[in-house]
Amino acid sequence: MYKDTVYSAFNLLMHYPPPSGAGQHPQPQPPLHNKTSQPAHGVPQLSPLYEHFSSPHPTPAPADISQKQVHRPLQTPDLSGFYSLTSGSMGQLPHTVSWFTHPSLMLGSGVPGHPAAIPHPAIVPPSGKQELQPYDRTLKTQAESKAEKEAKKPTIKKPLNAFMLYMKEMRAKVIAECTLKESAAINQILGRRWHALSREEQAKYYELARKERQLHMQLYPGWSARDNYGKKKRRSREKHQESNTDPGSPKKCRARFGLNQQTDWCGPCR
DNA sequence: ACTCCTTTGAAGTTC
DNA sequence: GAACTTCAAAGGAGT
Repeated sequence: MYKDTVYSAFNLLMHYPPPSGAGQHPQPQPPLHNKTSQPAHGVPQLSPLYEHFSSPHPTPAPADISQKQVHRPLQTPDLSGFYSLTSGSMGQLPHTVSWFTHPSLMLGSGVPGHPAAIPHPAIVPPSGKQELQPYDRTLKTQAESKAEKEAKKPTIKKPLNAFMLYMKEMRAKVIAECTLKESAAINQILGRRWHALSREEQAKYYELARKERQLHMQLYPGWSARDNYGKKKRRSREKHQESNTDPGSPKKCRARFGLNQQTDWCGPCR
């Protein structure tokens, strides 16, 4: 249940400060093109990455959040330690903002009786809205109720990867520079800029993404990407077959022509 | 209202 | 284990 998930995450944070890497999933290998620059992975330290990472136009918090910020769990002694500032590599990022504004890191809501009922944007009801339906006390079979519960079960989203974090930060800048609004076009530009970044610059985002995954695991210990797998409607087979004759995206094109995914730009996609 | 587009990376599934 | 698929974000465009 939504509240249960959030509540357990809250309790976890309140009473069980994150262990240093115990029970973690194996650390993913950094991408080939970035291997040399990847920071050494020592003892995972849950630094407050989001204090260090932000967009100049951070995703606005839901309306009710701003009014409740004063009660946010960050101010509890335990959590302040958990999220306290450290001088990680992310400190070099150009902008800073509270982790509170980072959508996938805001703590969950629904803690009974807790004034800081802050919705966790990583937890999204199927409708996409944060509101919870009032409990239906009408006559329903257990099976129906169970099915309904399952259908209304909020989705815990995947943690963002390095490129997604980069996009989130740079999107506004690209929009301003290029006066574009279409995300598809913006993402193409961002993809090229991503490749143009130095390894050191990219390493910042890989490190940030690694920490995000760690924190996500702490918040949602039982969560797996499998939970959301196949929930979105699959694209039609025809589309995929079409892409066999059309180079499509640079990534697909590079794969098709056996080019290096990290460095090569194929002709049709240049 | 829903899906597609477009990107990369992580993680899942399939063979 | 390689290859393929899905989903994370974003918002305009199309159905």
